[in-house]
Amino acid sequence: MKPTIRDVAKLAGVSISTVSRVMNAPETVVPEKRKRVLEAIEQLQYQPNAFARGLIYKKSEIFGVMIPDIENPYYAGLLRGIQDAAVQLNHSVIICNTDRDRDRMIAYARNLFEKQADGIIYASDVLFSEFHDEMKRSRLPFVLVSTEARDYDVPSVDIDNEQAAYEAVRHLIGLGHREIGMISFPVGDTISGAPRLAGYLRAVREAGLGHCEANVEFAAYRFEDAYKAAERLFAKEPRLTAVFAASDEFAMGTIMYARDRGRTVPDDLSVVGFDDIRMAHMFIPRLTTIEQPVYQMGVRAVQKLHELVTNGRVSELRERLPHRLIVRESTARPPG
Amino acid sequence: MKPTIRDVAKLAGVSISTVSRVMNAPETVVPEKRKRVLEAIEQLQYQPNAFARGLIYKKSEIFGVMIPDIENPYYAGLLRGIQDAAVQLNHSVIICNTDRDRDRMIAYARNLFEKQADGIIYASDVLFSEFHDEMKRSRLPFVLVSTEARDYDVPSVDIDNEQAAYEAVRHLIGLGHREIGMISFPVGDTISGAPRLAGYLRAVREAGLGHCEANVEFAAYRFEDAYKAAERLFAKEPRLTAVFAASDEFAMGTIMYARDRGRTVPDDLSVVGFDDIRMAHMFIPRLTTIEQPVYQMGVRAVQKLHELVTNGRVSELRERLPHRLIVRESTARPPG
DNA sequence: CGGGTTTTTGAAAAGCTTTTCAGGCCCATT
DNA sequence: AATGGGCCTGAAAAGCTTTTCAAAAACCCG
Repeated sequence: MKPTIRDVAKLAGVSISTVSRVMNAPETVVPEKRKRVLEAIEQLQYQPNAFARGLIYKKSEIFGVMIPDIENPYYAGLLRGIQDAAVQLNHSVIICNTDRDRDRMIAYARNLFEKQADGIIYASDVLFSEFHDEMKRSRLPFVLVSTEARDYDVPSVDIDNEQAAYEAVRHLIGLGHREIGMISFPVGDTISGAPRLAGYLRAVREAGLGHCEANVEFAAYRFEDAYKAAERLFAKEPRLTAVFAASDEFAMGTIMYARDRGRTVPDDLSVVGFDDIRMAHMFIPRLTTIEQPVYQMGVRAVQKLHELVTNGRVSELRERLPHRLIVRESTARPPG
Repeated sequence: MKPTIRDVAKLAGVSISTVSRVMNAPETVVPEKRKRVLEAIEQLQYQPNAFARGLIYKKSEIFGVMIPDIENPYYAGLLRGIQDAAVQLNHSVIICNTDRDRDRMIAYARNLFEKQADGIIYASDVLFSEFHDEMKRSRLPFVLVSTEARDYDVPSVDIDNEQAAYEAVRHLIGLGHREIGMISFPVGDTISGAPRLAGYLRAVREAGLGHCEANVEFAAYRFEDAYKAAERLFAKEPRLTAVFAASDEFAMGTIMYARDRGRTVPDDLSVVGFDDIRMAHMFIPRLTTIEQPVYQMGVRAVQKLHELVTNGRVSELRERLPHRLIVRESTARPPG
């Protein structure tokens, strides 16, 4: 069916070795034969079989990407960077949507291993240790992106979440807010949850707003959870004038709750998000948020993985890219 | 490094044929040997090499997915369905973000062909004929999702875009609107652009609102384009009380423009979107829109592709899944 | 217990490419 | 003119698995 190197050789009247050489080291074959071979290749639309090459090179030029939820715009942005960078390196990316499920994750890892993926990018925010153990067993290279592993020496690309959260809350304090709360990720499971919460705590403490330390509610990862968390937060402390949300989606949930209660943002309540997902500037009001260089993080993650795969080591273990506070419409001075 | 079938055979004290049989037809080997082999496999953590199998079976268990833009939540949703269904079938999906670029698309197709992908899901909305020609040449099976090809006999999964658009506009008319406009996809390039526009035109014509036929502006695919298109639309016809947007993102752009001009939705202006992306119910106001069973469409697309790959044919060439109008907060009776 | 089946097993081939190795040819040098 | 060296080419091996085929083993029955 598909033409093989044998067919090309026959058509060009040379041996298969010569055809192979034309493809991999053209200068070693005399121009006249080279031309004949090239013509045969063109005519038959020949492409070498990836299985056969893989068997020899032991490389698939495939990277796997573990993502908790593609529908989450943050990860979609990351994925775009990853994909573009992979194309640059002539690699393909296999996408694995984990839904933060342990078994799916392990199954994906095994499958990627079997499919001879060259490496894995782990963009998930949870369950790292299980994954780590599985990876150690299969000895498949991998890097972390958008998280870093405290207790393991694993290459990672991330931002300084603690500092970024701190700056977000400073922004609120700078506007004059004194009654601040936070909607946080669940801190036990999540890796980036803890530093963002820590940044919030540091900021309020430092500003002498120790009473705000208790104004924290936890939400799982989605809009609806944030909506409910906001409900709990305001039930606990109705006088809040500002909320720091651990993600833009949380910010949206919070704002939606506020408006369903007849409070408008930013007049009655200021909300700052985190991530600067694409929707952040499409939302009404446009979200004040922390911008992550998410595309660039994806790019760096593949480059790092590539480095790890080819050299067996990586020059900079933990890489932190710059973040930035973007002030838009969802924050203002407190009412009154 | 990685254990091979040879290592397993040696450890279990049998031939490699026996090991192979244990994996593929266990009942043909006596229990005692089978047990020894299984133990050896477990001990060595043996997994058969996908390259070697591929060489024999000529199947990679990989599907490629062509998507214009992963960051577009509509495609992200589709991708989720695709990915889940692929996992069910024990397949992996390689993701190809085309950015609607002709050259990238062709390059992806070639690359997938070379990597021995078993088939391709084309979820893009443009440039179909170029892609089609390339596919014919490589004879790689493929299906369309979220578009259908008028002039070719290609398996596809879609909704009835014309009818859905018609219903969306009917909803507006039913609320009493008489001055309606539309933000449409560019009709020349896009496949689903034309039927949505046609549905709009049919609805307004049928309702005796022929003067609305001219109230159409075209936008490329993003929020910002829609924003500008809305600007042009209102410049042309300031009395509009309702807009039908060809996508939810367009609806958001339109609403954003309106609110930047001090008009509130739905009090001054009704807007209906299309797709029901996840953000549609997170937006303020929550969007009235046409729901597409996007997850299910993704699932059906892989199933269809799988059918095509295994049987060489498909039972139902063009499949149409049901859509549904969801009325939320962005539409109301016209002012006054 | 022997002959004939049936079951189980191992050797070898096939699938496609790259790479190593050796042979053939030509040129240059002595 | 003969020899050495370099360039170019083809044959064959290697990479890992499945499958075919034939041989060996086990079983059954008379």
